[in-house]
Amino acid sequence: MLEIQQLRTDLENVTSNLAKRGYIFPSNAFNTLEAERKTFQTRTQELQARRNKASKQIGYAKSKGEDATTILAEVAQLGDELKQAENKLETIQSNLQKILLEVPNLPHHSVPEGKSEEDNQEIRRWGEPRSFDFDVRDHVSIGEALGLLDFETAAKLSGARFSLMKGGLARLHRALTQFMLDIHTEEHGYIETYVPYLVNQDSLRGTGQLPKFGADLFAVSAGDKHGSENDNSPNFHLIPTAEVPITNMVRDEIVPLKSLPMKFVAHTPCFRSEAGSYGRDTRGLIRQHQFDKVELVHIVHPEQSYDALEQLVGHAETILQKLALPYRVLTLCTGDMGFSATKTYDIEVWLPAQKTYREISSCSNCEAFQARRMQARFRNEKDKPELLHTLNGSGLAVGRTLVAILENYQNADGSVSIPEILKPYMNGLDQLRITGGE
RNA sequence: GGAGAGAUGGCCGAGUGGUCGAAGGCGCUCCCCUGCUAAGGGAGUAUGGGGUUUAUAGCCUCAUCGAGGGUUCGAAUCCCUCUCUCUCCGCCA
Repeated sequence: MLEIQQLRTDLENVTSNLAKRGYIFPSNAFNTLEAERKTFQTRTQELQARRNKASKQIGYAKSKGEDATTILAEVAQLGDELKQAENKLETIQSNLQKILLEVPNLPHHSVPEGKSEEDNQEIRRWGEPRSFDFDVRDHVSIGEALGLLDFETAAKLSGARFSLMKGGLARLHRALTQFMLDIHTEEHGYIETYVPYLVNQDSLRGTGQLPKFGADLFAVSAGDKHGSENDNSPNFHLIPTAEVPITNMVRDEIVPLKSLPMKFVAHTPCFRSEAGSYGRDTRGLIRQHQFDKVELVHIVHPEQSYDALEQLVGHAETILQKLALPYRVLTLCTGDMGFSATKTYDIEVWLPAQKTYREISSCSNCEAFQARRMQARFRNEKDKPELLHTLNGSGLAVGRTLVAILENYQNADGSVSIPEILKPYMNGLDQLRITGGE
């Protein structure tokens, strides 16, 4: 959420900055509502002040045993007028709020302007893509040939965009999450957390998924409620990312200055309905309704947030370096950034079968955008509450990392080597082989 | 799932219709006293809005005692709904 003050005083600038990311701010509607808001707020408050004063007089008179009928009659007439003004004001405020909640964050000045992913800016590459002396296969054929990856059964169990892993592959998946958690907690100073996978609407509003992106989520309600006639709105949503529960830990909190920066990591499954992406990545593990991710969240002093963003990307990169997977880092352009971000770095890992880099991590600074929605604050140097800055990034998407390993570590005989650093997590296993496929 | 108790400022806690945005204590800040420490004395100490203003100052004002609604001229206090916490029983990994 943007600061409403900023919209009042600097509307033109805000509008043009939002336009850079392809968002047309409804200035006319906003201005009209603002003007109305001002009149009705003033009127309401005047009436309230009169009522409060009169009521106090009544109380005073009664305590002295005096007669208060004159004042009573006077104040009784205020009632209707006040109620009307209050109702009108409430409607206006909620309409304003509706507009505000749907406005994306303003891009940072260092973000390149652009319309789509074509305009993202590559800022560095790491690692040499390996050259193969045989025909590379994609992770689906590799996994299926090994007998360890089974989309058919997954479809029977749940439908499209679900996966089933077995044996060494399932273990490799688990090994990856353990490995990532270990690095982030032991080398990067994150606090490991275990968080709810079902969250309430306040949390989703806090991080920006609601009200605008409800269609991308899975809603869950308890027991029989589903079929019953009173169609209550759902109690819970499945988390689309651990960013939601972790960041919302500080919702409605005022944390002490000395507790900053806060750095949390969590491994969770993520659930996304992937509405609106029907044609894309239908094959394989790339785009699933359920996938695992190790998520990093920073909650920091506003002056530190851009430093924190660089650290955050670095932490995600470390994982790929330790796995010896080639990647590149991009600054997303204004048109390709997510709703809550002022600046985002994407990390893309090399996938030899597609001969291209594919997104494996996204690291964003949200500045105070989420904090304002959440009322997440700290006590600043002057002991006054001030909004925090929040950042989040994948460190990394586990399924996509698994894809990258299968493809980059594949061998001519169909086996897949285990990256050196993961061997301790694999009980010494050094290859996934066809015979080893249980 | 059943029965009961509760939710008040940074914390503890008083307050059951009227000068209550809220006693008292603790904590914290500043000042005084003090050789140091301890003790003592004094003052201050919630948040979010709106209006006015060049203004982060000041002034005026509104809202907030778990959340939302209601009764009333007036609600922390009465009524309804919800959420959460605790205790006991049941069930459960």
